[in-house]
Amino acid sequence: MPSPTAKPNAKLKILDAALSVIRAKGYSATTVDELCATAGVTKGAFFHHFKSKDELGVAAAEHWSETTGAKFAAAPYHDHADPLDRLLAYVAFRKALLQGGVPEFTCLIGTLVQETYETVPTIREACDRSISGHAETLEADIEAAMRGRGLSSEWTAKSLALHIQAVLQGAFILAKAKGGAEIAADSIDHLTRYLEQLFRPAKS
Amino acid sequence: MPSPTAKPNAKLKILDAALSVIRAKGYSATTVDELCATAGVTKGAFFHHFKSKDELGVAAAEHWSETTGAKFAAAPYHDHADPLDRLLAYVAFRKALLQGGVPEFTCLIGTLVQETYETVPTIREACDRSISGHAETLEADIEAAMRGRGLSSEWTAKSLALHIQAVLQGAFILAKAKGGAEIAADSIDHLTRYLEQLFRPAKS
DNA sequence: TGCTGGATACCGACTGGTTGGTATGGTGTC
DNA sequence: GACACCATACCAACCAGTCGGTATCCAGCA
Repeated sequence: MPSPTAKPNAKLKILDAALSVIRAKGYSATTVDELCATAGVTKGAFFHHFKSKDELGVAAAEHWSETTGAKFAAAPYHDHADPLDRLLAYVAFRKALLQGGVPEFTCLIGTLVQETYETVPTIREACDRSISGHAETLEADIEAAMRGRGLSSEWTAKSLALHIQAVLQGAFILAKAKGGAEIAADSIDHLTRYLEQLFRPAKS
Repeated sequence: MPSPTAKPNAKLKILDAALSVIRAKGYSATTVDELCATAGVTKGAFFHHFKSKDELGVAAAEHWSETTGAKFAAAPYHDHADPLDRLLAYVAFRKALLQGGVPEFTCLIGTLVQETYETVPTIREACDRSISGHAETLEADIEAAMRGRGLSSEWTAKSLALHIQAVLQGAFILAKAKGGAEIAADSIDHLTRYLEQLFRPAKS
């Protein structure tokens, strides 16, 4: 809001460093010094832009929401005409994102909230906004798919959108435990199977 | 192995304290001093029983596996005659466990592995053993249910057992983000629906 | 029965390095 | 010359881990 006049280069570099370092080492184990070293700035710059480490945590969650939000908004899965096809293409897109090392494809928000949900309320709230906001981008398509197939159900579009996020977060945890993306991909396949069965119930 | 003669009281108290403190604050944010204070022992006792904090992390993961393993082994969901009923009762049991505060029903292993998967290999491996070992207790029932219904499928019993764990772990993350168990329960309901559709495909 | 010696369990003051955060000063720009 | 931006030096608190010491038990032995 305070006008993006000059190029706040250091701030952006710190935020970008936070995304990668926190995902690899966790929030508590990430030190301000290391963040500064990775970003190539000094501590003075850090505390000029962020009042505290916790405030950086909130800003990092918001920065994550913005960058990934833009990434998903520009993704090709929106091109399908049918809402169910869009939803399935979204999940396939998430699966296709499982590339590179584990710290590169896992989610900052899941890592962040695990460590801070009890101790830093502001970060917990930022993580909630991030997950819920992202899930909401799926709700319209889910509702349209439900209407299109005349599904009146015990579950809501919102709960399904959040369930999809839960499966993804859980898949990341398994990938971290096993040190590879394979089981995460398997889990996403199960999710896809669930969605297809939900919306295309009878065999033929 | 060194014979359980005396009562190693302090060690057990430290491990029990670790289960609750780490789940609430995370691994890195948990200090040895706080662990000792919670357990009511001194630092000397801590480092008498554990060479380092990381070694305690491994021991805590193993202690978690043992205590929860015993809990699940004694749970009533095994009583059903049909393997699919057992599997569904297991999931229902997991849902019923969502009682009390978030730190009380969430999983130590998920918290631990998130923070240490890149930095402490021994803890990551202990978490892998814990999750995989628990998932294996479901495989026999899944396989029996597959055979009983003549399902030859693209997925394996092992991948489904791990997918169930993924959903649970993801549900815990959502619960942490939202500060309550409700969405976790919703997600488990979606999982139940998936299992029923998988094993009882045609409507009628 | 009493003595000895070693092993295990535990205590708590201490240490050296690290941490988040501050104080202060410099530099470019309007 | 005010202000945003950044650099450097510094600090008090805190951290994991150490170390010398004590308490208790038990085996062996006279």
